[in-house]
Amino acid sequence: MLTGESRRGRGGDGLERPTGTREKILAQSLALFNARGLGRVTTAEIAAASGIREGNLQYHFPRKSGLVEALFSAFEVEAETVAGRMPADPAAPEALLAYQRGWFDLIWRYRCIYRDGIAMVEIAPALRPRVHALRARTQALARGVFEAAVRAGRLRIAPDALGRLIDNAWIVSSHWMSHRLQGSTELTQADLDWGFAQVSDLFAPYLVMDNPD
Amino acid sequence: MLTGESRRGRGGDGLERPTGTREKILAQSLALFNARGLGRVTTAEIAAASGIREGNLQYHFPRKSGLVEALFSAFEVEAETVAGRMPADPAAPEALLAYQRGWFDLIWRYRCIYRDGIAMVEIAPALRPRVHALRARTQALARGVFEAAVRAGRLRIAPDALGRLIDNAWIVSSHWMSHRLQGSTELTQADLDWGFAQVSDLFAPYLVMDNPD
DNA sequence: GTCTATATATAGATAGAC
DNA sequence: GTCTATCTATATATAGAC
Repeated sequence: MLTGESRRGRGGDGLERPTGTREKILAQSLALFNARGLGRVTTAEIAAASGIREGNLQYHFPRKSGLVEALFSAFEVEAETVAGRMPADPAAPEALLAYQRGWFDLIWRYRCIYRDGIAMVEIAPALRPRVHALRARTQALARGVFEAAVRAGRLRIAPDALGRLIDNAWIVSSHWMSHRLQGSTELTQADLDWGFAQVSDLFAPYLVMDNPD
Repeated sequence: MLTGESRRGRGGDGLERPTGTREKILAQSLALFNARGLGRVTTAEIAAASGIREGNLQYHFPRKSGLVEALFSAFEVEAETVAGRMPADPAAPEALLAYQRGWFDLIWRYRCIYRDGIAMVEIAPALRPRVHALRARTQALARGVFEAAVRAGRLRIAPDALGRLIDNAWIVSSHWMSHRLQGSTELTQADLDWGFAQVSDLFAPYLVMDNPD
């Protein structure tokens, strides 16, 4: 249980289907943060969107950083699930694309974490080591998936080059939003598709198109 | 001449060898912004570092955004020079590496622009269209350099794939800092080398190693 | 658990004396 | 051109009544 937050009897991350005030706050926060960025949403707005007063928001989340930490905790759980989802058939042409799609869906739902560069760790510095650790764990899981694709003959790449490719895919996956937001003020489905195509393109030179069987 | 700033008789961007108060302010601001990020440096600190009082800083730059805009203007001029520097021999193995090095040196000197994602355009919204336009101009210039490398037989890539490759190189070049800053609080030379290697790796699959002659 | 009302902190902008 | 002093805005945190 996180420090500085009220404890509740029931579990769940409370982001889908809000069942109480705390859950409602988290759901509304995520929506506002996704739309405008972590640094451009005030606690007053979150309270208003949640249908409560600021004092009550303070009761549930004494600090804005605690709110961000709670959202990150929910993301953390989902990220590890998505990263560890090994394709049934790593040789299938659509396997890696489906894996990437899983990541993009998750990132899109929690895009507030990614849209403003390092804003999250500046608002909630306690998250810095957790961000680092989560990246290490999920990248290791992703590497396992790509190595399976190499063994299945679907991907042709040397082990050290694979490490750099994964790092580049990580950077583009995580920062295409910032890149697009420098020119406009909001993200659309078209931006999402653009980002997906950019990441796909990173893998293109290493994909083996002909089935090796 | 930018609005909202004092006018001076002499020219120059005033970033190297400060010759007056305005130049000193700009040089100190760039150093502080590079070290800690645009959003984590106050006007009070800038005034102190420049050896003047806050009121005097207000005289030269009535708004913090004006300060950021002035720094961006200096960057803008240099960026266009660096992007347009066509290698003497586009077929030479070191030509593209030298071109990339030119960009990295520039980005490193103005790293405050890149280290915090979209922080700059949030502090100075007037820069949004200029960032967009500068990117379009410099990417077009870069494309010209890469197309010369293709014609020289140094790079083997289809025209549409080249566009996506340049976009990916742009994202990695611009955001490897944010990526590294999520785990630590400051950037080192080792980070710079890491970023350079990551971008180089993007081009590796398309490089023709054997001289076609 | 929720509210009202108030306090604190910080940054940035302003007015005017010198 | 530089200073002192003040002001406003915003955001976040606290105390205590209900």
